[in-house]
Amino acid sequence: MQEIINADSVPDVVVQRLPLYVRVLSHFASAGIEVISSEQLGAHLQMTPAQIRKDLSYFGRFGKQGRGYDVGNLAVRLRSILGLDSQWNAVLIGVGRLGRAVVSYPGFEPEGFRIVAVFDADERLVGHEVGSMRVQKLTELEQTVTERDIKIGIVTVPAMYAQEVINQLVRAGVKAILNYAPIPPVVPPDVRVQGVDPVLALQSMTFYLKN
Amino acid sequence: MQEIINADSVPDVVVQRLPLYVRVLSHFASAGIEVISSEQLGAHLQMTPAQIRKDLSYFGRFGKQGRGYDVGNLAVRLRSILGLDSQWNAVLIGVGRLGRAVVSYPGFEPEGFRIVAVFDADERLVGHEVGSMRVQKLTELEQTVTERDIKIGIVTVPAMYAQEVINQLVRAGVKAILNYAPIPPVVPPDVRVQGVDPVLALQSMTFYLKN
DNA sequence: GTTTGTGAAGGATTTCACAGCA
DNA sequence: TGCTGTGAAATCCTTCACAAAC
Repeated sequence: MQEIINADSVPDVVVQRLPLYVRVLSHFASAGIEVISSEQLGAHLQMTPAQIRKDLSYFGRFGKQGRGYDVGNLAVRLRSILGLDSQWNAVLIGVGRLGRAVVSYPGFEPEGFRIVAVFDADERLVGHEVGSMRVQKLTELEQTVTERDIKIGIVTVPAMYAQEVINQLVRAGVKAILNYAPIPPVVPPDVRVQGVDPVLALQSMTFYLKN
Repeated sequence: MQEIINADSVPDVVVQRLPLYVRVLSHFASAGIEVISSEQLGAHLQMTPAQIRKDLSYFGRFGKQGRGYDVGNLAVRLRSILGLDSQWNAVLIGVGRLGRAVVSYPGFEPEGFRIVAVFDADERLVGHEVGSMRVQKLTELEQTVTERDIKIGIVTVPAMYAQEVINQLVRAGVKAILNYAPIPPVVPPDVRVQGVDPVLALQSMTFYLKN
């Protein structure tokens, strides 16, 4: 089942919330709950029922009046909309401490994300094994990305090399980048970036802590 | 220098962007640049100059017409506004694989965040050393948080225990939580939570990848 | 009776555009 | 002249409220 939705007609914020819905639905499904209302979903996610219904309405009509949503069905539909019903291969660049932690993070595989190649600029690391993969030279990046039709790059290099590595990923043809480096990356408009940045997260909370 | 700003009068989105400004300013400062315009800042951050000026205007008037902003001064002022001019101690709960990676992440200390105590519910881990700290029992959480006046908790336990651990942190008096567990946490309104969730980040990007 | 889906209203955020200052 | 600071306008996002469906 291939959903046909014009990405431009859906607000970005809405797309960002969909994975959350999928997650909560999976949670309810595994608890044996078959039907759920926007009210109940909202309680779990600390958001208003209206927002959930409006968000879903961008993609179709999934509920039944007077009843709610079929948990299993809605989860499947949303997964399909997000493209989570197929596997996504990714390359990772930077196999230092952080990179190795990311490679061995067990949360990706069950969700359909697999790191299939790892790279490092450091000659001394090339050829070593990381997570049962051979560390490759950066010069091989473009070929690997093209041959294996890889759309996702994960950046775990030190800040000072991050922008250059991101440029290389973009040149190689990657369209989505998960950036662990503490820099605000610059990319062309057809490439998506999401940052993973615990320090930024802490730094915005201290504003409210300081009294 | 203690900034007096009413947190409620500043939009959340604006507060979330301030750390980004601080980071870019530090970058320019260490490159020896002393004055910068909102135009240049915007180019680096891929945002409009107007937005940067408007954001800053919530906190004061930092620039000089015809010239721009003094890089060093603005950085200091923003750090003070965010409360980044003092050190923040934090507790971490969950010293499994992920927890240990977070404890040894070298990005916190230079920014003034220090993990000063670690906890785990698993009896077998209690007493062991992690990052030169003794792993403590969860029953000691409240006392440690109170005695050391800790406001920040970091959650690195498996999803199924995360909400309960968050409840314990809230009861202990923590006011900001950095949550690495893949669950949408429920907290009272006076407690802030920020999630670190690479899987969610990937899952929203695939929407735009799938064609 | 209950809950969805959705126009319309309301609120929040971003961008515009320009007066005012260096 | 060049760039900030900021009201006003425009845009975007959330919430309301209710007809329609079960």
